[in-house]
Amino acid sequence: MTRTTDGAKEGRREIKRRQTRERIEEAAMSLFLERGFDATTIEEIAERAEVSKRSFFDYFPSKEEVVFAWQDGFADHLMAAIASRPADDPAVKAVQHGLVSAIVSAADERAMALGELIRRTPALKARDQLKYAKLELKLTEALKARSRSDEERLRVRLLAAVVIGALRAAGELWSEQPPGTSLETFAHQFFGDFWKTLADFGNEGQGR
Amino acid sequence: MTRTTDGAKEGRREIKRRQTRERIEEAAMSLFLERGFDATTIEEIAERAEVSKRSFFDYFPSKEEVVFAWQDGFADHLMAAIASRPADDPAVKAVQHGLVSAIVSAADERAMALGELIRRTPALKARDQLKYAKLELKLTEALKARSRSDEERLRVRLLAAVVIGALRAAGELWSEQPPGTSLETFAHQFFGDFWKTLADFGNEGQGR
DNA sequence: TGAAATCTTGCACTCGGTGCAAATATCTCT
DNA sequence: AGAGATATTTGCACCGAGTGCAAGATTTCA
Repeated sequence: MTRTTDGAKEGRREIKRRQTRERIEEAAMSLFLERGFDATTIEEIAERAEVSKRSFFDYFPSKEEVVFAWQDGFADHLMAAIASRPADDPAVKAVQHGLVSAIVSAADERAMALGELIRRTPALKARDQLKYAKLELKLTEALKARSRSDEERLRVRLLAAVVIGALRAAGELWSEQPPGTSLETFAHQFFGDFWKTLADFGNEGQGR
Repeated sequence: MTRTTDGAKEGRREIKRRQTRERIEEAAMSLFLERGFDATTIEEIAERAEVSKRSFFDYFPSKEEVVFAWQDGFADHLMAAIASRPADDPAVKAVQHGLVSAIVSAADERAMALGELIRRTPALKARDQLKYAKLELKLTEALKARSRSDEERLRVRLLAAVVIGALRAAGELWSEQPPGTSLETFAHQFFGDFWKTLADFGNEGQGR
């Protein structure tokens, strides 16, 4: 077993495989952004990435998955950030912290362009919503791991649902924001309003 | 222009068209439930509905749309129910009323089977999530129409997001419920818990 | 080096979906 | 009723996504 300088056991095979995957991703993304998702065929992607059409499917199960593959990182980051909070921190705060952290670290040039692409491609919109559902599921898991009492299950489930709902709304709001706004400022301000509004809803919904 | 007894101007054309549409829907649903969504081809649907494959696409833009077509009714019902509430009713209460009303009227045998089908068909899950997004959009509209002040926009947007989040969570909860439970009871109880929990979240998120 | 494991490719095929033009049914008007 | 306009249905040829398979190329490791 050959070893690379940094000690990782990465043979020629996994190197080439990783590079090929990156080439495909790069090719696909640039084509999608150039001429749109629907107007790009897999054969064009394969050609630009210098692989066969058949090999494309060795790396990605579908055209859509290329767009969403990178987003696994967001969920992982979120989970880690939540897990890193002290156990006696209220769940609500832990979620807020985790989300802001994950959002800030994920929001770059490419992500914005991606968002635009998704927003204007119906086929991707559906898949995008599924992403939120998966995120909600993972968030629920992460929160369950923190909660001591077992009866908190429902609360935790609801917190995840509500917060992911807020995330979607925030995403829309953000995309309507004048450019130049600081994402971090926006996020903090949003959460400030959010909890306040939530308390109002809760009170109105109960007795009044 | 021929007129039918009830005065509606429905000629042979629209009658046949409506019947054909129903036949296709019926054929598709029964096949989906029999052998699953993926294992059913459009040609099989067309055959059972006694139309050509090409005609199928004259009635539905895609295989998936057959499954989700009927659900437009839910959104319409919800909108109507909300609009029918007195204008000085708090938005929160109007939404609760509208949702319970729409849910109760939509939940029948067929809807349950549909839910099951969607739950076990990945391709449909994504599309299902999109349905919630659309619902959220419509709900936002309906609420905007009620709100006087213009600054309530954000609140309204958030209420829609949060409530639809809750709806998804409630749906999951309901499908885990022991059979025989009354849907109406469940819904009311759920909302009771929900507003209370929301208030807690709001308070925890703010001060502390 | 040579055999085993893995990766890539081409090929043939299925299915969802669209465009088009010919055939068929319905409507309207006299 | 019947001619002609209008709408519907169908067949056909076609495209692109995605899969299974088997042959060929590459890498690994003994």
